[in-house]
Amino acid sequence: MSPSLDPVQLGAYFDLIEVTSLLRHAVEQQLKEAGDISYVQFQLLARLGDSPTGSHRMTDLADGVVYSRSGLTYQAGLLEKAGLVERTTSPDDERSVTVTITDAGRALLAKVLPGHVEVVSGLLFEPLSRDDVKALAGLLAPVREHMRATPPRSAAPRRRKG
Amino acid sequence: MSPSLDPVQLGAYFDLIEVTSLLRHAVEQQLKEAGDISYVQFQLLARLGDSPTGSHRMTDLADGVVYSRSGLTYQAGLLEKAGLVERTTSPDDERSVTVTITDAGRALLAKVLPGHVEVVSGLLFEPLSRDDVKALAGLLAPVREHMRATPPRSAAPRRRKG
DNA sequence: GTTCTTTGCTTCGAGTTCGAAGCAACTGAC
DNA sequence: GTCAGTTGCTTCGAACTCGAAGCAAAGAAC
Repeated sequence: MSPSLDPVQLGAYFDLIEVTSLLRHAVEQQLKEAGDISYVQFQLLARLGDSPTGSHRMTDLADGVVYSRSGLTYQAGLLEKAGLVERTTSPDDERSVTVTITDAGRALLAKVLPGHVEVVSGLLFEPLSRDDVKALAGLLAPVREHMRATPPRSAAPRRRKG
Repeated sequence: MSPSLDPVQLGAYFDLIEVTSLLRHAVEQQLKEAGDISYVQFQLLARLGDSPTGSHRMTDLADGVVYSRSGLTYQAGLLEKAGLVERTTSPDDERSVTVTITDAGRALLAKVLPGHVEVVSGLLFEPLSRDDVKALAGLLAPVREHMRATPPRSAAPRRRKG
């Protein structure tokens, strides 16, 4: 393995970090103005709204948005207090908490979404042709899969029982 | 303007967010283990190390890593306390603070870099061919340029009314 | 020169984030 | 059944982040 990334890799890496940072900042700004919610909260509502049932388990939500469990507990508490979400313990597993989006949550999502789309379109997709976007998606999808499949490095230094 | 992004755009957008989130978490983990520094601190040291003079102004650093000014003051303080960086006021502009990486800073950077490269290679570039990386870089570069050029929406500087 | 405005950085307070520790519910081995 | 281990979520403490407010130096207008 090389001790360094080649210049093309380095450029891609840096641009990736910078592009998402800038995009995230812009989106956060818009979400705050349009609906007074953070990016995390928006992501959570969006995931819930996308679900056929309008609900998810806490853990699945946390994994979905790449977020810590304790952080999710905190944010879910805020969303619940704001009436955008409801938390109920699952009947089949008393430990599990199901989070469900409320009508108010859906309304806020609907209110905020157009501006969100506008920002993403204007910043991320403006300089990209239709084919460019297709190519980008085609490149990122396998990377995403690979990352999802790769276990966290330090999480499994344990041997199987032997 | 469309009320929604088309499916391909949506996929590219989601994958972009998820990929960088996962990558960032992995990198943060590695940096903490290898040198007990955060990602922001690493980015700062890397930028300083890359500079021909080994130094930058505070503002340029903050802009470079897409970070708030106050946050940078805090991190620069930590880095200085750890002896990885020095802060000096510029002679030509008394307001300006120049941050310079120390030998200890360079040493830490050198110590941490190989593992960092390994994580990025293994997670981000593993599923991508050489041409893929070239294509990715070619797609992201113009987006980065566009974002840099596009002024924050609604961040109009306070002007005199009129 | 004086005054108004902008720029560069820091301080402050409020809110957010994480990991570790804690607790209750499920699972498996016996 | 019991007991150990795992899982799902929350609580806690410490650290980080941001924007607003503050201050001093630099620049512009006159």
